[in-house]
Amino acid sequence: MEYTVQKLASLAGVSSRTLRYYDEIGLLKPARVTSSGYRIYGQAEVDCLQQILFYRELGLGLEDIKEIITDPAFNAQKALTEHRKKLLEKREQLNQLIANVEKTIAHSEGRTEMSDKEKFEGFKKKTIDENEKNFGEEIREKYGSDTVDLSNAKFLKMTQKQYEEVTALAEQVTKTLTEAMKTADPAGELGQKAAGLHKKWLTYYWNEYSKEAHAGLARMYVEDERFKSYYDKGQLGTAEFLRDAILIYTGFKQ
Amino acid sequence: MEYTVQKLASLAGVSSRTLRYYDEIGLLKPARVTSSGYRIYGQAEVDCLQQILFYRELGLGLEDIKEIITDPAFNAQKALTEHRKKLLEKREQLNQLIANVEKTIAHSEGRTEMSDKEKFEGFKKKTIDENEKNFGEEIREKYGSDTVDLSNAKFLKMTQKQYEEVTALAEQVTKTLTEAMKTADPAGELGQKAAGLHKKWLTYYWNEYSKEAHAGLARMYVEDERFKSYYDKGQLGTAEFLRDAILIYTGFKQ
DNA sequence: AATACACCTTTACGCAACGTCAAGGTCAAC
DNA sequence: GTTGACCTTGACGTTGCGTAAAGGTGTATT
Repeated sequence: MEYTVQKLASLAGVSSRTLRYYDEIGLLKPARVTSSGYRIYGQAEVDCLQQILFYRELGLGLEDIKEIITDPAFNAQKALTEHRKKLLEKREQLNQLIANVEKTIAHSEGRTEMSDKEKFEGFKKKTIDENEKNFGEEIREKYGSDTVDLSNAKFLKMTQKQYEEVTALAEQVTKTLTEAMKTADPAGELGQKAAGLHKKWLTYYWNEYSKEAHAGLARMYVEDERFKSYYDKGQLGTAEFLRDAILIYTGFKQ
Repeated sequence: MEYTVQKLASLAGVSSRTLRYYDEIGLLKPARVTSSGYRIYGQAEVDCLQQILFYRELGLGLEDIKEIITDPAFNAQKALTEHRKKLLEKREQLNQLIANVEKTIAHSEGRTEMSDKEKFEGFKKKTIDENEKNFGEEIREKYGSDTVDLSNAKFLKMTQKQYEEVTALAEQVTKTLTEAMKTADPAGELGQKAAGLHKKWLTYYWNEYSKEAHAGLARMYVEDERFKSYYDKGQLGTAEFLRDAILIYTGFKQ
């Protein structure tokens, strides 16, 4: 397949000026140029552009990118794995930021106090590095460096004590839920307490909590027999009740 | 607490030049200036700078930020919620990109084929907007604009047909799992097929798939009675088998 | 009282990664 | 042969600072 500037540009979601600029700085030359001076890109250029955009997304400068992809010892395979790792780190940073925003919202609602120092957490990448320092090494030794990431660390660090906690929590959820069912009001205090406990329980297993995922799970509890039957074991309609409580808790329903 | 440029800069993790620049463009003026011309920042400025950095992290231009925070009708609460939404969208995009990288890795290993168009998925922000255009309005009408987000849309758009698909898929998972159990090898073809189907099934409920979350769920199946009992209903040890297959599938175990 | 030294100031040019005209050539179709 | 959607090469503008340059300030120590 052959592409003109515009064609390739719209395919990749960049401007034609960008492609001309990349040509200008020698980052991405067209496969050939017609007698009238038109730039024509081929398959190899498509793949190369993809690589470039990957690196650009990571915040690398174009000069650095050029060095990387023109390196004769450049290993595309390895670069991609490296890539993926960095993206995961970036997502982790984003999660920190989201947590920070949520904390700030809570703060502005007057629920919690924040020190000046806390207010800037999540902006500094340091936090991730520190985490790595704390957990990374020992696990790396055990399992090899490739399989290590923060989520992993979270699970492997789950001690016997935490296991007991999570079991107790699961019991508490069921108990609160039974009580709440009597009120028949998922928006009520007990219903919301059950939803909150359920969230707490979830965070033992998920490394990123999001309201969306929580709400999605709640719906799954009703939609899917395998979950529904568990919750409805005690009393019919419990799965629906829990779903409604969580949907209200997460703000997807009032 | 009062801060000089340097003090505030190092507190917030920016340069003093940045603070001077923000002063210059009228984005963040110091609380007062000493007789010798030193800039002195107070509590209000600390909070304001935090706001500015939040918006900056989103990629908003300083002019836009200025408009937002100097707007007399500026509602911090609402802005923060808006904020959070954008961050979640950004994370969604990141997830797309990560999926893309993984696909590319698979592609370069010769496992799958990728079209040129697929190669650039996740780079374009447009996709989100288009999604909004397609699904946003009708749902917004039904539920009010605040509760709308993509995950929501995803669920609500689940048609009868999709519901049948997901049910069929669940059945397939169980069936494949039963077959796979006979081989007693979670790393084998059938075991991996079951894990793959399980992933496919999951994506109907989760709006962001990640290997970490998938692996976490797998562990949950074994750790928690309510899930374990469902899977072990047919044959004892099925939950463990599925967990192992998924852990291998997601690369957390070989 | 002088000196050192870490802070602060303004002014000003530099940079990346394009956006945005301007002025003009090309290509396929009608 | 002319219309209109493409392409070309300049060249200057923009954003968000970095980075000197040249000089004033605050305070501790000699």
